[in-house]
Amino acid sequence: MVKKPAGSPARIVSMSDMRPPTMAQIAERAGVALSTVSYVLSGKRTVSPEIRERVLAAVEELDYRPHGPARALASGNSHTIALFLPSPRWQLIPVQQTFVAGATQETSASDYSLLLSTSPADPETIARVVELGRADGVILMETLAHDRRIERLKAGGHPFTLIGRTADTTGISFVDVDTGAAVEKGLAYLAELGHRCVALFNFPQDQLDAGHNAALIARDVFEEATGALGIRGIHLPCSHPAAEAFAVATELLRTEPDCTAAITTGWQFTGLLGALRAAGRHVPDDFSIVSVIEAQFAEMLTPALTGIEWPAFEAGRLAAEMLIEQLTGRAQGERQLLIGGALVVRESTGPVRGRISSATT
Amino acid sequence: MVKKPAGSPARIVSMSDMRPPTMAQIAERAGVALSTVSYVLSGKRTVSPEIRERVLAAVEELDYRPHGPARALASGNSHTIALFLPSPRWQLIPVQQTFVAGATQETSASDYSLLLSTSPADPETIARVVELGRADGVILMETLAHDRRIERLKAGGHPFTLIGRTADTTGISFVDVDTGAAVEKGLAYLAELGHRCVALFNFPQDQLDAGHNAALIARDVFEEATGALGIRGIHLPCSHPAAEAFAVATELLRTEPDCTAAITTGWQFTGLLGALRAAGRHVPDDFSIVSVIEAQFAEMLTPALTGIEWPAFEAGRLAAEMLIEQLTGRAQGERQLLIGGALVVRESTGPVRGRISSATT
DNA sequence: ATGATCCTTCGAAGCGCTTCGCGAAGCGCT
DNA sequence: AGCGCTTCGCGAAGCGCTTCGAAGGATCAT
Repeated sequence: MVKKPAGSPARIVSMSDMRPPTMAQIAERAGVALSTVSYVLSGKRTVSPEIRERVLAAVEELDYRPHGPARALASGNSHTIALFLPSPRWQLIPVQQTFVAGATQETSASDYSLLLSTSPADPETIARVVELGRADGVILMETLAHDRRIERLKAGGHPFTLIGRTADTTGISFVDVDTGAAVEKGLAYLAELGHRCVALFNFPQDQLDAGHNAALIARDVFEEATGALGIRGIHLPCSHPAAEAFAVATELLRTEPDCTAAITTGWQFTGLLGALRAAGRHVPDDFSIVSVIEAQFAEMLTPALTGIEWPAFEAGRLAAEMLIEQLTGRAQGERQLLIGGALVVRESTGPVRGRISSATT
Repeated sequence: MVKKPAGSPARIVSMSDMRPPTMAQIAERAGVALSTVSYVLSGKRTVSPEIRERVLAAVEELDYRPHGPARALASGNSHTIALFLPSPRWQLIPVQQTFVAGATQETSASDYSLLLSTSPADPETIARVVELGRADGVILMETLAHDRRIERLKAGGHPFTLIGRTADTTGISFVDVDTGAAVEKGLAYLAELGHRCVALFNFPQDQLDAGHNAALIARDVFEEATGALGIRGIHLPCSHPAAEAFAVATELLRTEPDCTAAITTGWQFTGLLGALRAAGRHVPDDFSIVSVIEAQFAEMLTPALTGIEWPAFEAGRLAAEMLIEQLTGRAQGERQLLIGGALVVRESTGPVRGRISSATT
C-alpha cells in the first residue's frame, strides 16, 4: 500500500503521493549519517555545533516531522496517552465529556496525543493498549473501590492516573473531588437551615453494586453524617436521565412528605426539579437542593443550584498533566489531588418552610 | 528502550517485561512462515483451511493481538481517525463536547481508534497528522465557508468528513443541521405568534469574520426571512458565555423595547434569560425564545426552551461512521447528511403580549 | 614521539508487520 | 506423457526510526 510501482498510471487524486520527508532525506541533505540526525533531534548524544546546525537547517528547509508509528515502533513509546470513557450510556453525563475536554487541552499543549476509547471493562484489553504500543499510559474514569484494571496496569508496570480514586490509594496518582467531605458539608449546611429529613440522590444501584467508589463514599458518609447530625437520611440510588430521577423523586415526595431537601451526586436534579414542579412544591421555599455540579451548569438553571463545585475541565487537565509528568520522568512517586468540593450557595437552598408554613396557614 | 540487555539486574516492577506475543511466535507455534500468518489474519491471500486453522489456533492460545505501530508503519494505515476540536475556549460549548462522545462511540464500535487534538488553525499541521501516519482520516469541526484546511486535505488526497459544511459542498462528505431552514422555521413560527420584531443571537463577530459558515448562513437567512415576513430583524453577534450574552441582551432590551422574541444559535440563551429576569420580563409572556439546542438541555431549563433540535451525539457518531466507511472503501462518493432541525415547541414561546398588554393596561 | 583517552560520527541491526515475487505442487487438458 | 494453468506457502525486502558498538581523529599525559 505504501510503495507505488514505478510506471503505474498516475492517480487521479492530484498530489496524493507528495510524501513528507524522511530522516534519510534530512541526512542526505545535511551530508551526515542517518543516526546523526536522530541524535541531533533526540539530544541523546552530543553532536558538534557545526553539524548540529547543518542538520537543523535541513530539518527546517524540508519542514521535517518525525513519522509517528515508526518512532513508536523503534523506541517503544508512542507519545500518546489513552483515555477510557465509561460505556456507551455515558453520553448522558456532561461532566464526563468535560473531562475529555480538559485532558485534550493538556495533552495537546504538552505535545502528546490523546487516544479515546469507550471503556472495555476488561483489564486485559486496557493493558494491551499499552503493551501493543498504542499508548504509553492511560487515564481511567469511573474508578472502583477495588479496581481490577488498576491491579493489571500495576502488574504490567504501566503508568496511569485516575479520575476518582480507589479505596486504597497507596502509590496511586489520581485527581478527584473529595466526595465525602462534600456530602458532609452539604448536609451540615442543610441541617443548619433547619432541614430534619434529607434525601441523597446517589449514583444508580448498578454502580453501587459494581463498587464505584464515589458512590460508596457518598452513601457511607451520608449515612454517618445524618446520624451524627441527628437528621433523617433517605438514600436513593438513581441514574441521571430525567425520566428515572423524575419517577424516584415523585415517589419520594409522595411517601416522604416531611423530606424537605435533597443532595444529588449528579444530574438527577433535572428529574427532581420536574417532580417538584409537578407536585406544586417550590424551590427553595418548599424544598432545597444541593448538587455536585459544575458551576457553568449550576448557574444556568432557574433557580440557580446551590452546589458542590466539581471542576471537571480542570480535573481532566490535571489527570493528563500528572500522567505526562510520570511518562517524562519529571515526577517521581504518586501525586494525589483533591480539587473542588467548595459549597457555593446559590438559589436552590433556603430555610425550611414547606410543610410547616402550609400546615400553619 | 525496548531491549533489555541480557544479564541486567531484574527490575523491581514485577512482570513489566512480559511482552505480548508477536507474529513470529505465532508462526513458530503453528509451524508456518511469518508471512502466512499475516495472510491468514488479513485475508489478503487465500490460505488452505488446514493451515488457516493451525494459525488461528495459535493466535487463540497465545492471545495474540497485532502491534499497532508496526502495522501502521508497514501498511501505511493506522486504523485511527483524528478529530480536531476548536481552540481552547471550546470548553464552553457543551454541544461540541457531545460530538466527541458520539464520534468516540462509533469509532470504538468499528474497531478504530480516535485521536483527539485541539485544532491548530494551520492546514499544514492537520494534513501532516495523516501524512505522518498518525491517522487515516480526519473529522473537522467549525467549518468555514471557504476552508483552507479542506483544500489542503483534498490536495493531499486525505479522507475527511465535516461537522458543518462549506459554501461549495461538491464532493464533500459532511453532517450538519440545516441551519438556514431552522432559522427560517423558527422565524415563521414566531411571526405566526404575532411577533413583529425578533433578534438573532448569532455566533460571535470573530467567527463571522473568520467565515464560519453556520454563522454566515444564519445571518443571511435571518435577514432575508425577516424581510420576506415583513418583520423587523436585529442581528446580534454574541459569544456563548453568560456574561457577554447578558450584556448584549440587556442592551437589546433597553434600546429595543418592542423586540419581543429572540432566536439563539447556541448557548447565548443563558445570558438572555438572566437579562430578561433582571429586566422583569417574563418568558414566554413578555418575551419568546427559540434556541438551536440539544433536547437534553432544552428540557432541563425553566422554562423549557422551544428549540431547533441539534442532535450533537448523533452528528458526531455519523461523522465518524461516514469517515470510516470512506476509509474501508465501503462507501464511494460523498455522503451529505442534514439532521435535526425540527422545531420543538416547549415553554419558552408564546403569543405576543408584552408591550401591547402593558401599553393597554 | 606514542599509547591511552576522549569526543564525534558512522554503519548496521533491529522494532513487528505487510507485501512482492518465486517456486513447488496439484490440476485438467491435449 | 507433457503442457500450461492455477493454487498456496515461503523468503526476503522493506516501512522510518532508535540505538548499540565501533571506527576515526584529535587531545592529552608521559
